[in-house]
Amino acid sequence: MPELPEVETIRRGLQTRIVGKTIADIDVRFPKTFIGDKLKVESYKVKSVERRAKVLAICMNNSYNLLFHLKMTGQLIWHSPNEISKSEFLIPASPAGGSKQIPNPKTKNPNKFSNFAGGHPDHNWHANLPNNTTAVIFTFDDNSRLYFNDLRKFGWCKVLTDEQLQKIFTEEYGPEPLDISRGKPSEKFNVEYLMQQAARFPNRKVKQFLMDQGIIAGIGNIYADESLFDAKISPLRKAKDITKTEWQKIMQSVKKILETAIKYGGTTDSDYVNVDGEKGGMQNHLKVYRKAGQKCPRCGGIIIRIVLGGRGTHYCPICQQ
DNA sequence: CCCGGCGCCTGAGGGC
DNA sequence: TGCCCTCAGGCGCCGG
Repeated sequence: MPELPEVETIRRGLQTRIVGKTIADIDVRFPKTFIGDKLKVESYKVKSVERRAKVLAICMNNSYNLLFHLKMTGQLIWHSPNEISKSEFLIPASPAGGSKQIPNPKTKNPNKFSNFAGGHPDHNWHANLPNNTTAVIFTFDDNSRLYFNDLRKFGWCKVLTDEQLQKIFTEEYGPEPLDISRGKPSEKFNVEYLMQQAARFPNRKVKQFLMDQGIIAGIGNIYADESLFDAKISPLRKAKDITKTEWQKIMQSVKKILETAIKYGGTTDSDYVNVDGEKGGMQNHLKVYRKAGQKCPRCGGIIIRIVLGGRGTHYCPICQQ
């Protein structure tokens, strides 16, 4: 599930690949996924790629933007014209006139066409695309393509004006926890801010507090659990019971965990890949997320899993107080 | 204000 | 081998 580090990794990948290119065509395969008028952006040039919280914006040179939310299983994978010719060689185009048939090599031809042309399951650079999860295909003027895949179909892409985008960026999300990207400056993410927000929601549990996008931008289930483990704070603590010293520690832990995750290219739990279709590496450095029953790497206690706000929550009941 | 539950989706995994 | 059930989870929404 792409959180701040995963979306930031994708942003950096797209930045170097699509800025300056013109969107020649948008092929919408899941109508519910694409909201708005594609004609507002077709034939216009990409000016920049920005991130705010967990959303990613492709900004065009005509004051329109494409805003993406990847939700659980969204992917944005870029293919060079060279990769596309390979892909079209592997998957013949649909028969003339029949454009709705989507090739599904996994089920129809499990052995003949591997999803991993290189034969290495960890590196699907040459994954056959589009596949049956491909929601939208963007084709650029140099014939490179951007595939928006989404297995669970929770994600979306919206066409927005600059004004609409700025309104969302400023009103829906709290401060960015890291001083990176073109996100909102992070000066606001400090102890005074956290304590002021804690006073607004005194009885909320600290994990729910950290995951509220209106309070802090970009933290999801994985990094909330990992940050609280690093800070030695129980996810069940109420906001009003957390001391200034503890908020300081939480703030530092959030920054440290998110920076580490970006360094490793994000966490691949199930579907996350970068724009080249490569998995992240942070899953090998997680301490508590999805590790119920295992020993706490800090105190040797046993990590437990509870449900908090409907979400799986993992922590060490011994050293997280 | 806080919490639980549902809906949106589909593949994985367990039980039989 | 296969069918059925449950579950995961970001997030909006609704009701208690």
